[in-house]
Amino acid sequence: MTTTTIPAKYDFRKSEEKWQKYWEGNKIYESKADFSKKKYSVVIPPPNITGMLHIGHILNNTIQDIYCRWKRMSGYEVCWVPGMDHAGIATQIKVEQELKKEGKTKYDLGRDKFVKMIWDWKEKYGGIILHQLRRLGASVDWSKERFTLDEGLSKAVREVFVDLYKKGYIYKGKRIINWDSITQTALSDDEISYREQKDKLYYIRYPVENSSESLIIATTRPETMLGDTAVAVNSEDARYKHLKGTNVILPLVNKKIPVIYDSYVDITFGTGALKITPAHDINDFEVGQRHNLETVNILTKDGKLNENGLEFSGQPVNEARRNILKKLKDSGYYIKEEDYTHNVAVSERSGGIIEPFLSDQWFVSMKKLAEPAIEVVKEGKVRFHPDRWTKTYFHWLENVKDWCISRQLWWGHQIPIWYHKQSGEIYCETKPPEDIDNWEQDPDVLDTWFSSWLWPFSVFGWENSEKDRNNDLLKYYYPTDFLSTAPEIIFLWVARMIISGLEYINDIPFRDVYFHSTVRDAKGRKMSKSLGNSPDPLDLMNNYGTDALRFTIVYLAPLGSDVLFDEKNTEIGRNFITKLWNAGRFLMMYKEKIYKNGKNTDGELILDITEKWIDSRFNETISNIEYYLNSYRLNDYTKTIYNFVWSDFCDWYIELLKIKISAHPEQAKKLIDRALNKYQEIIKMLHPVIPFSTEEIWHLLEQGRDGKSISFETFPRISGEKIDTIIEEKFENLKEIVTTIRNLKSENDIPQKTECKIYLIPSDKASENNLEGFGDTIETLCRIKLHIKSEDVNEKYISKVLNNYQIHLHTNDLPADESRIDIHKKELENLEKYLNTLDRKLGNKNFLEKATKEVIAKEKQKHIETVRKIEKLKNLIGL
RNA sequence: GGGCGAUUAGCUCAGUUGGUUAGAGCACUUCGUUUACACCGAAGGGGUCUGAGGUUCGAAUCCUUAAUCGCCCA
Repeated sequence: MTTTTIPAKYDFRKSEEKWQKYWEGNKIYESKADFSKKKYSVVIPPPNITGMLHIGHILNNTIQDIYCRWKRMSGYEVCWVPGMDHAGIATQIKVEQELKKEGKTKYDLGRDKFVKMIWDWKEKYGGIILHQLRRLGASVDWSKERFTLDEGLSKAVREVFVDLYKKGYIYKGKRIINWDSITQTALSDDEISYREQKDKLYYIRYPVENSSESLIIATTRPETMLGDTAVAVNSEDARYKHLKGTNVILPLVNKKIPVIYDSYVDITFGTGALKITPAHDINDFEVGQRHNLETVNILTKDGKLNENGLEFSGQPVNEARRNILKKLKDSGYYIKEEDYTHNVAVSERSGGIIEPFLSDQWFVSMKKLAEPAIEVVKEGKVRFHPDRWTKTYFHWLENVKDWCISRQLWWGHQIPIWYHKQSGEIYCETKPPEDIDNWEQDPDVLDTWFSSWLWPFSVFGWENSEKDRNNDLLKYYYPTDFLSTAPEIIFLWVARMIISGLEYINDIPFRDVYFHSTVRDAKGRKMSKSLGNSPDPLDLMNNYGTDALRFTIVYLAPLGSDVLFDEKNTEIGRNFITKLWNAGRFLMMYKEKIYKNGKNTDGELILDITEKWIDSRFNETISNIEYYLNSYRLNDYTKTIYNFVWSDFCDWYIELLKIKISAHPEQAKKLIDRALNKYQEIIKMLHPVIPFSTEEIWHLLEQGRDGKSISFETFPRISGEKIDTIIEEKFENLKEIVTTIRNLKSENDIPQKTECKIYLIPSDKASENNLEGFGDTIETLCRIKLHIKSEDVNEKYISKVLNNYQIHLHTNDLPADESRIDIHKKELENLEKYLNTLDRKLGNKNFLEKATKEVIAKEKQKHIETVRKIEKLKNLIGL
C-alpha cells in the first residue's frame, strides 16, 4: 500500500490557506435576497477597530459560524454580516497617544484635522481583527461589511436621534455624570468599574451658628467642602435632634448652610453627620433635589478647582486637598484622620479616577421605550440561552435609568443639534440648517452604543423613510435569526437593540440570543491583556491548526458556564482531527487495495448485526446533534460526534470491518463503499465546526469535486427507522464478551498476543443465536481460540459471569491460585449485597404500589439476573 | 446590602421530567510497535455526588439551611 490518495498527515497550514482563498475568492458565502428560499441571517457583534483577536472572539465567532454553516447545509439562504464599530473612546485614546509621542495634543490640530488623522489611522491599522477573522474560516458575507461611521449607518444614527428628540425621548439635562478627567468625557455607568483603595477619612468641625457647639463630619474628600450646601443628619439620630432649623458655618468659605434631616444618612457611619455636596456626589445630588439645595460646582473639566475654589482655584484636586487640609489645621477646624479603605470608581477606558460631575448632558428617557422590550421577551418572541439571563434582563429593564448618550469626544457621530448664535434657538434635523453661519453645532458626539443599537437594521440600509418599503435586504433579512454575544453586554447592547428594533421596525431584531461562556485561564482568571494570561489565538492556530482550536474551544464550552482554557487543551481538537484524518485515509487505502486486487468481490452484501448497529448509532448521532444544535448545546454537539467517531466508528466498526472483509472477500467492495459512505456523512456532520479539514477530506474522497464546496452539501438527515435499540443491546452484549475476555487475559498476565483457550457458555438459546457469525470476530479481536459450549466445563478455569454468558479461561498452563477464588468470593459478596437491596425494594409494599410498572419490571429483571449470576459464581467456587 | 449561578473521581466537566451497583475526557498504573493512527491501541485503579436537616417507596436530581467560590446590580 504505497500509493494512497490521502497523504499520511493533514497539513493544516496548506489546507487552511487554500480553502480560505477559495471560499473568499469565489465569494461563495455572499448572499442575495431570494424570497423563494428560507433565509437565516446573523449580524456579527461588531468588534471595535482597535481590537485584536482573542480567545473569546474565537469562541463567539466559531459559534456563529457553526450555525451559519449548519443552516447553509440545511438549505437556507444564509447571510452573516461582518463589520466593526468605531469605538469612540478607545480609538481616540490610541491616536492621542500617537500625538503625544510628537509632543502634541489634539487641540494643536483642531477638530477637523484630528478626526482626519483618526480616519487615516483607521485605514492603516484599524480592523486587524477582521483580517484575523478570515483565518478563523468565518463564512461571512464580505460584500456586506459595515462600519458604524459609514455614511449609511451615520444617517441612521441621525434619523434616530432626531426622531427621538422630536418625540420627546431625548432631552438635555443637568445631571451628575461620571466624568473622566483624563479623557475629559462623560462615561455611562457601564463604562466604569470599582477599585478598592486605601485612603484617609478626615474629621472636620463645622461650627453651629450662634452657638459654641460644632458638628463634626467625616469625609474622604475634604476639598469638596467648598461646594457643600448643607449638612445632613438622620432624623432618628438623638444626638442631633436639637439642631433642627439651625445652620452651620462652612469653614473657610464662611457661608451659612442648613442642617437637614434625611433618612439617607447612616447613623453608624463616621459621626452620623454628613456634608452634602450636590454637585459632586450622586447621592448628595439626590438629597439636594429632595431638599431644594443649591448646587455649587467647584471643579473644572480637567479636574482643577474652579472660580469657587477660593485661593485654591486652578489647583488640581490632589494639590488642593493638601492645601485645604493644611488651612483647616491652621484655623482649628481639623480634628483627626483615620485609615479607610473604600471603592473608587475608575474609567475602564483610561484608568483615570471618575469624578461625579454636574454637567449638561444628553439623555434618552428609557422607561417607556423599555416596556415593549420587556413584553417580547416575556412572550417568548425573543429567547435567551441560557434562559436565566431573562431574569437579569427584566430586572435591568424594570429599573432602567435614563441613558446618557453624549460624549465629549471628537471621534464619533456629532450630535445633530445646532444652537442659534443670536437667539439660542435649538435646531434638530438630520441635515444642518441652511444658514449654517448663524448656527453652532453641539460639539459632543454620541455614545458608540448609540450606533451599535441600530446595527441589526442599519447594516441592511435602513433609512427611516419610504424607501425602506422597497428595501429588499431589510425585508428579507430582518429580523435576524441568531445573535451570539458575551453576557456582559446584555444591557449595553442586547437590550438596547431590542428596544430600537421594536421602536423603528416594529419587530424584534433577532429570535435567539446565545450568551456564550467567558473564557478564563487554567486558574479561573479572566483572560486579560494586563495579566498576559491570554494565549494569542494566532499562535495556537499556527501550532495546532485553526480547526483544532475551533473544535477544542467549543468542546470545552458548556452552555451557561465559564471555560477554563489552557493551551494544552488544544490537543483535544488536534488529536481528534488526526484520528478522523487517519480513519479516512485508512478506508481510502483499503478501498484502493480491494478495487485493485478485486476478484470475487461482487457478492451480495449481508447486513449483519454490526452493520445494523452502526446504522442505528449513526442515526442516533444525527438525532442527538439536531437536538443539541437546536437547544444551543454546542459542546454536546461536538462531544456527541467525538464519541461516535472515536468509540463507535473507529474502535469498533472499522476494527470489525477489517475482520469481516478478510472473512468475506466477496462482500468487500460493498462493505468498504458502505463504510466510506458513512465516513463521508460524518465529515459533513463535522463541517460546521471544523470547516477546513472537512473540506480538504471531502475533496480527497472523490475526484471531480473541483469547483464545489462541502459547504453546500446536504447535512445528514435522520432515518429514524434505522434506530434499533434491540440491535444495540445485542451488540453491547457482544462487546462485553470481547472486553471481558481481554480483561481475563490482562488480569492473568497473559500477553495480548498469546493465544489461549476460552470456553463461552450462553445462558440460553437466544444468547447462543446472538453469537452467530461473531465467533471469528471474537477470536481475532481477543487472540483466542473460542469454544462455545452449552454446559459447564470441568477443566481448570478462571471465570467471569455476565448476564447472558459465562466465560471460562482455560488454565492448564497456569499455576493454580487460591487468590482467584478470593476474587470470585469478593464479587459474590458484592452481588449478595446488591441482591439484598433489590430484595428489600421488591419486598416493599409501598414500592410495588407507587412505582411505575416499567420501573418495577426493570427491578425484577435485575433481580433475576443477579440471582443467576450468584448461582453460577457459587458453582464456580464450589459452594 | 440585593439578585443570579456554581460546589459530582487528582483536574475539567456530563448526569434531560427524582427510579444506573454515579459517567466521559485529561492525568495516573500495567501491557502493547498485529500492515489507519504512539496526536495510537488494550486493560485497570480512583468519587457516594460541599455539610446538616426535610419531602418521598426511592434523591446527585425536589425543598430548607449553612459554608465556600464566581458573576451581576447597589
